[in-house]
Amino acid sequence: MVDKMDLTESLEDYLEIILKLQNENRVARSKDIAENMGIQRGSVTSMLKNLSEKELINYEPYGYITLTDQGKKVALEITRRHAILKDFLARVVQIDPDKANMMACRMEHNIDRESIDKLVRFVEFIDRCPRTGQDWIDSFVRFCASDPKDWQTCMNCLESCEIRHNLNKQD
Amino acid sequence: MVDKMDLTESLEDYLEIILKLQNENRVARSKDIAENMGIQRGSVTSMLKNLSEKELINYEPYGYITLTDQGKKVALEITRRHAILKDFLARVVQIDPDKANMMACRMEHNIDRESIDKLVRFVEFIDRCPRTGQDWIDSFVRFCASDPKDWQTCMNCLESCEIRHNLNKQD
DNA sequence: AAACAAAGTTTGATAGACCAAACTTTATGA
DNA sequence: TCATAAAGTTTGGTCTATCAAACTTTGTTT
Repeated sequence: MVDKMDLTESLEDYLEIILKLQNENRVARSKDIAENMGIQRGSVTSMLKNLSEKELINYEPYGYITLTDQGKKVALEITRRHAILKDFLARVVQIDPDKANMMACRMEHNIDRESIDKLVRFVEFIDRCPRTGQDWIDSFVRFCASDPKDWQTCMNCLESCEIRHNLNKQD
Repeated sequence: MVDKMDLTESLEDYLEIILKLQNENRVARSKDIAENMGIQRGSVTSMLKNLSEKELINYEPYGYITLTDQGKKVALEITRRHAILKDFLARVVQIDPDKANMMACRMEHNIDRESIDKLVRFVEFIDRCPRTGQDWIDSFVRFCASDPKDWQTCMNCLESCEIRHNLNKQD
């Protein structure tokens, strides 16, 4: 009921998935939740009761499931964190998209407001600062692609960057 | 016994702390483990038996505790991941050191080899690429410090960066 | 060496999250 | 409309990680 409820990771996952299903199909159904989480149907029911007691979902036995306003608020917050983390891990750090997604799944429950805000600013800074931006990320991709034993590609990039850098110092 | 044992987060935490205590005092003791994890002494005993069965620690009732070779290998790996993650979160992303530490504690269990390697390369790239490096991180710190309503500091930085950037294009 | 404290262990219990299997309700279709 | 399938629920059980409290072993002090 209060804003600062402390939900378990699992309960937050349920809310996230219910939001997704609700957006896709207007309502969520027990079976789809089970499928999305890769668990048995029976396990879902007790969690639904739990979420219902916390007034995070509207739930009647054998009925459809929707988020309450409060539940939607929490679900949106988790979903936002997930998207930010995944974008950062996959697009910036260049971690494999599926792995980035899995990591985001875990991290989204363990990052506080202040830290996620810092991360948002970090990504924003990389994207907007003229010293970095997409072409800098592209350089990083090349840096990663280069065989560790063959540093030539990387060295070429570093050199051309250094030339630029020195030019800047001279002006 | 096998290399690719799948340990729970909790068991990995125990190994990490035992390594730390072992480095400090040559051996680990039940009481210190309990204190470090903020749990009761009684809870530690059963976990020690568990780790002992998996041949990750040397353990006899009422005796001192040390890591086996295999246990040490795992503990070192977790500790390495922790250090990498913490450095990245605190020094690069500028997340509050205590929070960075807490986040690293959770993430260290959910990041695979390939992804941590990517992260290492990312940090290495930021540190070594002439376009980024410490002064770029310093710019980010100023970017963070500036009052969101007052974008002047940030704009100043962006402008001077853009001037450099344009100079580079001209050459 | 006896007494006491500290460290370690055991026991029984709890909470969260899950499963398998039996069962009930709702929906479908012939 | 009635049988059957699909969806949802209930029940009883498991596993991990924890606690509190009683208990045992080890260590320390006098």
